[in-house]
Amino acid sequence: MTSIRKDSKVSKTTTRLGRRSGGGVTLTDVARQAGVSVMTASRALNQPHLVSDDTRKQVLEAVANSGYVPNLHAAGLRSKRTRMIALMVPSIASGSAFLLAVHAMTEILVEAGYQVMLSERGYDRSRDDMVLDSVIARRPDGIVLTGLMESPRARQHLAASGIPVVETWEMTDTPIDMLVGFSHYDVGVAIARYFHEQGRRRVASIAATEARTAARFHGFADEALRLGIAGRHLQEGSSFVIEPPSQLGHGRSGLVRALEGDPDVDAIFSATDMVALGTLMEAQLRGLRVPEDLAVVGFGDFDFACNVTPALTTVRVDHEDIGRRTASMLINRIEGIAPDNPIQDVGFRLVRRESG
Amino acid sequence: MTSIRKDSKVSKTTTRLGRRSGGGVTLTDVARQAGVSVMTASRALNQPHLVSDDTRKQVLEAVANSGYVPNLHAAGLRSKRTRMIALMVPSIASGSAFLLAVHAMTEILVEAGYQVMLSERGYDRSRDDMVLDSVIARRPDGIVLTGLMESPRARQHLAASGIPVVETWEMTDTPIDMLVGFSHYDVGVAIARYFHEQGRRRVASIAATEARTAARFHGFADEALRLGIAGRHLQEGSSFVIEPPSQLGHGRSGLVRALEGDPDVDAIFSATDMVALGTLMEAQLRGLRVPEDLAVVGFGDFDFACNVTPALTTVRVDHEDIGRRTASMLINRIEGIAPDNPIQDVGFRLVRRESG
DNA sequence: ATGAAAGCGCTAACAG
DNA sequence: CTGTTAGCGCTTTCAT
Repeated sequence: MTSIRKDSKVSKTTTRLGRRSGGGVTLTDVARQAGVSVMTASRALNQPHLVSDDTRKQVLEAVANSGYVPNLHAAGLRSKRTRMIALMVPSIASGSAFLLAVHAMTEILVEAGYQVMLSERGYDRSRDDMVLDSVIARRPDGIVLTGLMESPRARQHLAASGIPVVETWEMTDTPIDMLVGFSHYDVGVAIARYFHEQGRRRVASIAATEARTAARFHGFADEALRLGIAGRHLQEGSSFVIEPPSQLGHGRSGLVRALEGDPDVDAIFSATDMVALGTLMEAQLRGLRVPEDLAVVGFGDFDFACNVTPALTTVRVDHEDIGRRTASMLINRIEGIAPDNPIQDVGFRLVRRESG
Repeated sequence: MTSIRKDSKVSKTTTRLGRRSGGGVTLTDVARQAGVSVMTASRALNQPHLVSDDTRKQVLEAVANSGYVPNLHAAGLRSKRTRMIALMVPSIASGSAFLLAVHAMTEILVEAGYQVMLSERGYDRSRDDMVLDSVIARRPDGIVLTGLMESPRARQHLAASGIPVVETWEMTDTPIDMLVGFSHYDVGVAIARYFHEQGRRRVASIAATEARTAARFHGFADEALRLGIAGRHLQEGSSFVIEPPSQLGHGRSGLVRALEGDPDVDAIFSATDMVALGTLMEAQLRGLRVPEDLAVVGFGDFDFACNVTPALTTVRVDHEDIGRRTASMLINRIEGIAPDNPIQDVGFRLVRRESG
């Protein structure tokens, strides 16, 4: 039987196009070359301690000679473990804070023997169902979501799939499974209080439609109103709403519009550090002194925040911490260990520099 | 037989842990619910025109009711088509130009029914072999590399796998398979000539160790020397070399160092737009007028380039074009259509704004 | 320490 | 238009 199959394969292979010909090195080929059974070859690669030194050497040699690369689809199909973690991010095109967390997480997961598969989730929530199904179709061992998943159908599919899920970068009492995040609303509140303490009396914000940025804005607006330091725009319930991704240009145009309706604004909370940088530049060009005339605070503590002048006051989230906690929760859960606390709040920190 | 298998599966399922229980909806379950054979169910989903309207309706209903999500490992194993394209990028953590191309490409590929799998290749070339093998292990239908692949072993595995490959963002006569890119060396040459035309006479560069940035630097240095406009640093063969990722801070420190050794420098070619922005800010803080006293040119035409003051003169590469060409070459090749020209040069364009 | 048999969930190929 | 049979490449399970 074995020889028949082998022959038929060889003849098929050689009659095919050149490009596709080499793709067919299987574990069976390796095993034959090494003079052992397929099962032994498999063990030599995945549970090396279970085979004799001699056998292992033979197999590894055959692997090297043949250029064998395992087919993880076959392995995953049979073993139900794909050693793959799916990471869903809103977008990779913008330099957003969560990309740093992704980077940290990737290192840990790769270390632990998992491969990460990044998917762009987009900013269009209506596509969540489709995108998620295409992820589940690959049967990852775990899924990390940037943001919450609110679509009922998506939540149901996720739960039904039995795949461990970590939602990140936000806070809720009702995660699908596990959560590592913080409250964006609270960030906004904290900035409003900070401005108040600093003696600012007419504050404004450059917000965005993206859910997390909007949450920060709402916290900021609510608290500013409560403290009586809301500028005209905040009082009227309006802000300068921008579409993601947030760019430097939005910071400039946002400040222009803020000053138009309310020339005495003395503090701006910008959607992200990139937007804040634009605000900073526009202020300087208009001869406003920062922070004396105008305080500018951003969000994210991007790489450049400490390298601009005046250095940017901002909100820092420990991305490495998010990455680390997410990775370890996931790995534990995959190995059957329930997390001590499935909802983890990593908090945030106001980094006071020079701009406000 | 069918009913026996069904029974055993049901009993197994119900005795398992809750979390894993729902994951097991298979096409067999759907077929049974719809009262058709598995094959017909498969056709109803993948080749709907081959089944009757009635059957299709039955199957789709069963899919919706059961929450079935196909297992693409099984499909790929059998059909040899995974409908997955692997994209290897150096890093996602830095706002680099190629991320914009990735975004454009993703849209086209998703449109065409492919899923993209992003892998971080890192800046450490010695890991190429391992990273590549882990990609091949997933048997993508196509691979897109950001940059060239120079490791002999990796090239061999890639060729042997028979997977169509497009190398991007660089130029060479010897691609593994297909190539969509441009010459970074030529970019450097073009900037040197541009500075020369503008009457600049002591030029310098803030370079980086990353291969493509280094290539731009070499083109720039060679041509500047030839034209006799090289500042002292370039004449001495030195530059201000930074490690990736290139940051704003490097632009500031780079200019400081450039002026220290050669106070009369009148033009700087920076590694990326982010670095150029730093150069710009440092120049302004030192009271240097840009572009009168100092010309600053970047690379990448990042989103903010046209929104800073003075607006940044830079080099633009049409990322959408790269994305589009790469995607279509790949899709064609997968469908058996050989590209008219496997090496495509997309060129670049100097975008003249205000900074130089 | 090693091997043989069975089967993961799906689709190619062929038959009706 | 629909069904049957076989098997993708690997690992689980059981036997030796």
